[in-house]
Amino acid sequence: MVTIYDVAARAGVSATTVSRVLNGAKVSPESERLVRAAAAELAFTPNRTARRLRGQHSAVIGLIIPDIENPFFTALARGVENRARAAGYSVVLCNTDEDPEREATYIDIALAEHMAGVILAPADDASDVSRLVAQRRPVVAVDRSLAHAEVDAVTVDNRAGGHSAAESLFAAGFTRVACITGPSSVETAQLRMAGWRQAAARHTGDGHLEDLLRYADYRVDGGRQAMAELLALPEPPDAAVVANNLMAAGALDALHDAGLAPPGFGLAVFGDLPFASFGRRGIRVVDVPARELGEAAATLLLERIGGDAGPAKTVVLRTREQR
Amino acid sequence: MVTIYDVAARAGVSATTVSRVLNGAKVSPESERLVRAAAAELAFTPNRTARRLRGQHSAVIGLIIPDIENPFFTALARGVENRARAAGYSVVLCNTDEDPEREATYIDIALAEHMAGVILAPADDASDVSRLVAQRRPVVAVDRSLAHAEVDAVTVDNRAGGHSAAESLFAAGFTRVACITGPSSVETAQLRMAGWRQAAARHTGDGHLEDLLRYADYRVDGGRQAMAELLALPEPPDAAVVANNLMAAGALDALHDAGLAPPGFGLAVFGDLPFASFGRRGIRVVDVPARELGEAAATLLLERIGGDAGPAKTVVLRTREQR
DNA sequence: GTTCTTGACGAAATCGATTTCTTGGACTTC
DNA sequence: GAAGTCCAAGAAATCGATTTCGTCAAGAAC
Repeated sequence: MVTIYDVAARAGVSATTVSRVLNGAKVSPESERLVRAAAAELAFTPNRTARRLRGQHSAVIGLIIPDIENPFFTALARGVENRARAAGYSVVLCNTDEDPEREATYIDIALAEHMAGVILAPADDASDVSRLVAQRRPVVAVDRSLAHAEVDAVTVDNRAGGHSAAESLFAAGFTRVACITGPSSVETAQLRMAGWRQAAARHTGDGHLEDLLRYADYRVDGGRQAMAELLALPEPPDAAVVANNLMAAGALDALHDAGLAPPGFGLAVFGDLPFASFGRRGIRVVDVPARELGEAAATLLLERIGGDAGPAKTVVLRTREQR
Repeated sequence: MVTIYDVAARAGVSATTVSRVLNGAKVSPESERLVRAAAAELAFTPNRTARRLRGQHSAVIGLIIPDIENPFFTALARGVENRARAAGYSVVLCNTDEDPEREATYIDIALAEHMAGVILAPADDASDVSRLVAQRRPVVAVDRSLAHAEVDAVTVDNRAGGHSAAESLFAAGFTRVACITGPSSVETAQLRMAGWRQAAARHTGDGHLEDLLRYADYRVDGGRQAMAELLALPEPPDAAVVANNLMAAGALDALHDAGLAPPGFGLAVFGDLPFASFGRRGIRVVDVPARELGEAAATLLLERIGGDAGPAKTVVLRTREQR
């Protein structure tokens, strides 16, 4: 490993001078030339570990997400990365598999690694960011907000999205519009469902609303099973609002098994599948702007890293309905 | 920030003793009790930066991939992560967008960050890992091997996969089997195509083979366009081998636009789309075991990190044809 | 009773870069 | 020409953990 001292020796100057050249401080042209030549010959790269230890800051931001195989989160990661890279930061991606314990581990790592800040897509409402907050380490929650903590958040207007999804199905002539939402402990699931409930209550009355509501787990199998149950009802639905992309993939399977498919059976989904576009298959898509969520979260975090100490903000992005 | 010295002071011992407790060296039970109590009270987390600077090793492995939004690579990442986590390592994911310059930047970062090793899915044949090799930093290439460097690699038997994909289409009665493969500078693209060519030559003769071959870019749009071109031929194909999942999504679009679809039009694809399974849509899937690739690469890398200095190995995994 | 072993534990060096703090010399200024 | 001002650049402290080396005391061996 070639160090700053090797470069200094080769250039015939002190390590201090080398450091100055590297960091753009004032140095005589001659010294600068010598140092640059020596550094190039030795292919010197400053040791980031040492630099970080000394400087106490890191130019790395941690991004903690529940499921790296969900296209929604990869698009979000892409957004974070774009913005962070432009500001000279690297992004470290941490995948928790929706496991609160792994989430806690990664938060500890972020602290111990002296990362400049953390963007967290919380596994559930109980996510504990208190240690980060206590250390004044900037944190931004994305997609879901954190009930218990005073931290910045970026979310979408889930309730409005759920409402307009249901309304557009009713407008298209469907009469029994069901809802498959996520775990009741998850904020987005509650809000999307609430939007649906409001529209459904208006069109069909409160009567049998509960029959048409299913809580699942935001995963493919959960969606498949929930749709199968709905189809097995004495009075099955003719359409459904599904609260995320993975459950929609499962629901489509279940529909297929029953000989049904959109657009004959109405389906409106939160979030698309990029390479197998729901939109192309006669499904209404509530566009959750994942990349923009990531970009907004990164922007907010970078402001905090830059020293912004104002009160916690929440940024709400709009959903758009495609088709 | 609470340091080891704070803990030492609180426990009434030296920093040395605290370090020993943390790392499981021999200490009297009484000291150990005091230290643990103090550490708990102060919520002490050892500073990884300092630890790494001293220890020269990092318990972080870098995973550099060309496209984080491609499910193939996220599945691969999952495999790497599983294996690495089990061995106590964290994984840092770096996304290059197929840009050799970004790849080079991330390789520099891996060096400067003292990562324990790097797993690289090379953007193209020219990927330059010489600096890693020169520093004796362990590297494993995954998915594609590196022509110019003596490094470990994990790949699949692309040629055999391409061959069996084409054969199974001929066996199903298709007679004009085309091929849409990736960039000619990419090894996997060449091999998959070569497998197809061998089978196609046997069944239809060498005559018009080139008409039925298209090089695209491994992306959705490339697949769409290539398929559109094939369908516009005077004698269009009745089936095709497509060399990756994204191009297959595009090819499906083009087929759809022409009023065609599997299984009427024969399609065999390298790699599935997890949430919109090709398998369910009458498409033959050559299963590229992405997760297993990741696991194998991580295993190899961990062996190298552990000190294995043997000659470079290449592990070849088998593809399986589904359905 | 003296020497040797053993074990616990602290002082200090170390990792590599950055950041004071100094120093020494060139250049002004009166 | 003496005093003051500047500026480049080196010496040394610093970040926080680990590790080497040395010390001290208790117990063992003869």
